[in-house]
Amino acid sequence: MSKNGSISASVIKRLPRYYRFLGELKKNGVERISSRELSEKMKLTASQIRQDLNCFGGFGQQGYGYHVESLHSEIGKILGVERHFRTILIGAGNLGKAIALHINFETRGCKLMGIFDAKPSLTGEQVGGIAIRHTDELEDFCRENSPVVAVLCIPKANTQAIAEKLVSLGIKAFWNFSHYDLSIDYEDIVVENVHLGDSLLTLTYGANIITSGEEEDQT
Amino acid sequence: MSKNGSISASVIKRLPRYYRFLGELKKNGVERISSRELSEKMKLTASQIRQDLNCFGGFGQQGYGYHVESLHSEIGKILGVERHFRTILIGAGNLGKAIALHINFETRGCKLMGIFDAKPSLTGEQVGGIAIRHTDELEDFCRENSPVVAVLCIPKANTQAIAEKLVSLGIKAFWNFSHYDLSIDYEDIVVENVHLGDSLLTLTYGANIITSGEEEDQT
DNA sequence: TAGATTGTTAATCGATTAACAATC
DNA sequence: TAGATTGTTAATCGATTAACAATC
Repeated sequence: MSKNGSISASVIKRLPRYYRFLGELKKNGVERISSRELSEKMKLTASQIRQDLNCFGGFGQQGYGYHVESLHSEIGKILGVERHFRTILIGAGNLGKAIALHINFETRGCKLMGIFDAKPSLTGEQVGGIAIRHTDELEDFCRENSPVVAVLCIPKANTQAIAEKLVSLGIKAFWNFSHYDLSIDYEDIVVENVHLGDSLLTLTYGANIITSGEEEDQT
Repeated sequence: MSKNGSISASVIKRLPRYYRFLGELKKNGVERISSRELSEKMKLTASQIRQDLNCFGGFGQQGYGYHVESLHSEIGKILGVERHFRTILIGAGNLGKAIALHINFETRGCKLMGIFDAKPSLTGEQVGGIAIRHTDELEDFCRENSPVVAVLCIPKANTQAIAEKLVSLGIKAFWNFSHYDLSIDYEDIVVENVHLGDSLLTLTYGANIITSGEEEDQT
């Protein structure tokens, strides 16, 4: 199954974007595309695209380019889009609920099966067809359903303890929206940290640079 | 004001994280820290920390290390934390509301002043003390308040058109949660794309690698 | 066959790490 | 002064780009 062997993080980070653009092309009925054409659309170099794709195998054909539909499906397979990773979400606050409702887990290889919150007043509330459970039920739920992926939408302070517990209950991958850098503690577990605050700060830096000199903020 | 001159994106992306860790240390009453100590906490090399910081100036002192409080505040200044960029949010769906409620804009140099949605049924609804306005009011609002930053929580299809309009109304920076790669069209405008779907796919890739061979998913 | 475009190797560029002289 | 740790230069490493032979 392709020449695997640990692909660099830079390449992996680009895969979802390739997948997205190819999905779009497919939707628009485009049958074939060359690395040069795709590079123009994606604002990358054609070299990089060919280099990236060849980490996984020769998907193209000399003189022709790439077949959009099969390349799309190949990248999907590499990403694991056809999997059904049993997924739970912890923390049904504003963000947790929004993630549960807004993200299409199914098209990304995940199946959201349970939502948990420590706040008793939320227990029973429906979010996108799933009833919120109290955190006390977490252990039983995990034993019965053995989820693999956990989405953490909880406060920073609780993250380490809950993550530890979840690891002991068999969780292998964390999508971590808390303000805590999980990767630091569990190296053998997959962690994707989403630091929305850091992202906004990066934007603020850019805005600060762009507007510096020009005008001062008048609060 | 320091040796500026366009810092590499890799360095900038790390600044919010430095800021976060230093804030934590400060909160815990730590007065000084050496690059080596900080590197252990952050899982970086001490070299990288010194290299990164010296892009902006010599904040340390030989034989002593860095004064936590002043380094924290220096990085804050670099990021623009003390600014008050007038900010609007477009799209008050699940995600838009969650962002408005969940993110502390003030501590990140932004001031959320208006929330807009095209859906008339939402007009008037309060989100974190701000009443949702109809998108029709956008132009008037911008002329009166001249916002600089726009948070986009809108569907992919509308993004380009709305972004174009917002640029014409003076917006300089976009925090873009839509599924559309904005950077492509406006190179002179600051854009921070947050692709939550791509982030989840990256996690799925990791989960796929880690669990491959082991067990197959039984849906 | 001729033209196009890949897969892949080699060259370049940038980012990270190591080393050490400067200095608090 | 001696010890520690920076700021900074040099060495290494990895990622991106360019080039081109292979081949459809």
